[in-house]
Amino acid sequence: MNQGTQQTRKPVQQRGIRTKDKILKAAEGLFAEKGFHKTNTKEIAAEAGVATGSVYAYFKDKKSVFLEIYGAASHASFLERACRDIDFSEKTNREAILALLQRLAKEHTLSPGFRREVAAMRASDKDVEAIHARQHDAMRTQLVDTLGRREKALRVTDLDAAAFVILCACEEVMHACSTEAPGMAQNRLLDALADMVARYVFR
Amino acid sequence: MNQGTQQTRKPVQQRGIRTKDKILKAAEGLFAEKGFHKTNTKEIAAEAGVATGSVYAYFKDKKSVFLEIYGAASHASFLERACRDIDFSEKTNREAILALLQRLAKEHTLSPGFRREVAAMRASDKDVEAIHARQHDAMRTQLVDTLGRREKALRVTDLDAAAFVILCACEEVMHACSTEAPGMAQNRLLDALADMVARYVFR
Amino acid sequence: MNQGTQQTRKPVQQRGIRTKDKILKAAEGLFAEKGFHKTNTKEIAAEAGVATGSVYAYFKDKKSVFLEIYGAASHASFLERACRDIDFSEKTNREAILALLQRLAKEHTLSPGFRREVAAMRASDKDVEAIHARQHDAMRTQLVDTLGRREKALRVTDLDAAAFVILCACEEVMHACSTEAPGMAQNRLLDALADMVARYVFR
Amino acid sequence: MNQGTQQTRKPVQQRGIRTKDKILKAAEGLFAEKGFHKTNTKEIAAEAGVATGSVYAYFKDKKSVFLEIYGAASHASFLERACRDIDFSEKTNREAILALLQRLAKEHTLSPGFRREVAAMRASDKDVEAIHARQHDAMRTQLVDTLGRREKALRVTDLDAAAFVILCACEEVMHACSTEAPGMAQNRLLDALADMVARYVFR
DNA sequence: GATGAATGAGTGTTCATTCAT
DNA sequence: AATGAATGAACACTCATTCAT
Repeated sequence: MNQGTQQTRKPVQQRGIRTKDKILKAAEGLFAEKGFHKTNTKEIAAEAGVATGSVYAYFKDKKSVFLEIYGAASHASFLERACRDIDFSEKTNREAILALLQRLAKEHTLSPGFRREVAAMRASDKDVEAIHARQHDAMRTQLVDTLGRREKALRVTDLDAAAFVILCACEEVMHACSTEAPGMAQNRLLDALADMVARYVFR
Repeated sequence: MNQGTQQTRKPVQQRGIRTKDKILKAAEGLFAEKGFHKTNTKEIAAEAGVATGSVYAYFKDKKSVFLEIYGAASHASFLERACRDIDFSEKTNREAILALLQRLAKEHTLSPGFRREVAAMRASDKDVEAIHARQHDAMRTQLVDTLGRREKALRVTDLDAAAFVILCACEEVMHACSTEAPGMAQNRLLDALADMVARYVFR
Repeated sequence: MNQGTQQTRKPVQQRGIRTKDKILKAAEGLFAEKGFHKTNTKEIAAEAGVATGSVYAYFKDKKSVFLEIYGAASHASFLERACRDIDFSEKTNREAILALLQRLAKEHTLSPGFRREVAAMRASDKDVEAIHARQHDAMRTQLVDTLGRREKALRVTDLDAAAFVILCACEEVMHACSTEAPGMAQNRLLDALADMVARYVFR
Repeated sequence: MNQGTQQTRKPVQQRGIRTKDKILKAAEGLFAEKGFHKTNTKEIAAEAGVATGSVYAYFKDKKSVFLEIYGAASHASFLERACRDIDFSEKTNREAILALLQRLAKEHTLSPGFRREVAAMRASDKDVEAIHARQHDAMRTQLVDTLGRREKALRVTDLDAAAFVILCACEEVMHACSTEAPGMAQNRLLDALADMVARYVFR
């Protein structure tokens, strides 16, 4: 409301930067573990080892902490790097896809708990939705680009829709892999997913 | 400590049944629209046109309302009916899949907003997770069964993993279809999804 | 408030009388066991085997139920009878006192739990206080009267104050006897009490 | 479930100590005047001149406020001091007793209203009962000890029972003295009480 | 910069009481 | 007369946010 007098602090000193970082780390852990709504600011502060008030020195409110954590995790650039590293030439397409999926599964930056919370908050919060949409678009673009380079091997025609659908499938399966213990080993699921994607996309 | 008579009321009279129903309907709408945490019991009562206390006459607490809505929507039996109605003989496999998906998309009982809320609450609430797990398992079993009947046409070997992965993909795409307006028509996504599934499963 | 239209029902029929009685009995038990504030009208009705509304057919409100139970237990007349039955001539004074005390202890109409609740409500409720005062006065008068008849044997001069103090002591000890299990047998306490009173009052 | 950081605050700073104290004072007054159940937390906070939340910063819940007030008033040590100061040598036994009683009546720390509330809550609340029992025992022990020192002058044999009965009588009479306006002057009652106790205990 | 005590609006829940049937 | 569903004011308690130190 009143933004005239009370601005969020932008840390310049080393100490400030570290404080802000501690808060982010603590919050991410707690959000992931207990969810956004069941985590209160006092806990975040305590976990970070700072005073309650310090949270509000660096963040406008509790949601801003969430937003900053989520926004900072750039999935797109992560996917981009992963795609660039994949060498389609040395393997079959299916093997390349599997390698990519395995890497994604391993290096997922956001904890599964946190991602679930994102899924929920998207529904009721425009800001969260905006960040998600931006990241999702970037990832799709990246995927379209990567697939497009192997044009001759492709079987799909509507590349945009294909990328979208693949992304959906991957997200959800990754999610399931890490969260649930469905009595089904992660590698079985990744194998299946790789099969599905490979058969869908490539000749 | 002492529960006394304070049991949840089980409506037998017509009036009671209608009241409970009004509460469920109102709550589902509000949960879907604003999320569980941003909906308070007063709003639910107001929307249902009853008094605050009436909510607690029929439900132990706010979460119980949520649980009852979610638990009542039997996805598995819905999927079962849809699967039974599908006639593989008259169409290509791909066409049959598409028809199934379209039906699922159209007749989804739970609103997308509500389902998103479920996704979130699973993370922090054991009861929600339990219902979800039960429903997910039932659906997978149903899918494994349906696919298994066309054994000779199948390409996949690990049917359980396949069913799991397919379910994940479908859930997420359906979700995306109804929630986001990604500038991508629903039919494009369903087409893509049908392609992906058909090519994955069948020869 | 509105006494014009909605009067408390005065039962004339047998059925009505029995209903009212069941409510009184149920309420007395619950008040004694759990206290006035921790007992709700639904419980009273349930325990009495009647509908919630019936309580309000016979009593203005919850407090009225309490008041009626308390008011009905006429301690004074009970004490009167006990005093009349005591035969000072056949025993020593001390033995007569003890016999009286034992009878009071045995035939106490109000349960200890209920009496404790009375003690509390007197503080904040004028009506309860009024009933108590009336009963206490009546008992004191009765005691003064009884003692006065043995004038020649008396040692005390201020009979009114003596009766008051004796009554206090008896009430509290009776109370303690029945409630606490102080590792001290009731007969030890009654013996002590009889000694105290006898030595105080009589030569 | 998860307590998190939500511990009761232990005030170390001057400000905190004063705040907690203001709450205790306010609560004691209100509990005494209106009773525990008719006093709500908002009133306590208002009377103390603090915010509702501050009550919960220093106390787990409303009952804890009550318990702390009650527990803090150490009757036993008060009685101990009073007993120690009494000089039996310079007065008759009866005069010493009277002096003791007068002092007790004058310096009673807990207001009569509060004590009455204790009486009620003992019945339904284990914690209140526990504190009361502890204090009562301590007082009885103290009394037994004090009386025991004048062994040769004693008439009673069962000292424990005697102490119990005397304590009961004193409590109730003190109570009556301060609460009721029974048209009977306090000194008349104290005189009577002193007579009763002195004649009972001493030769 | 940092602290943590203080705030107070907001929430879930209870329950005495009413009233349509 | 009796029922029990419905009411809604009231309460205990929480927690995001502010601010004096």
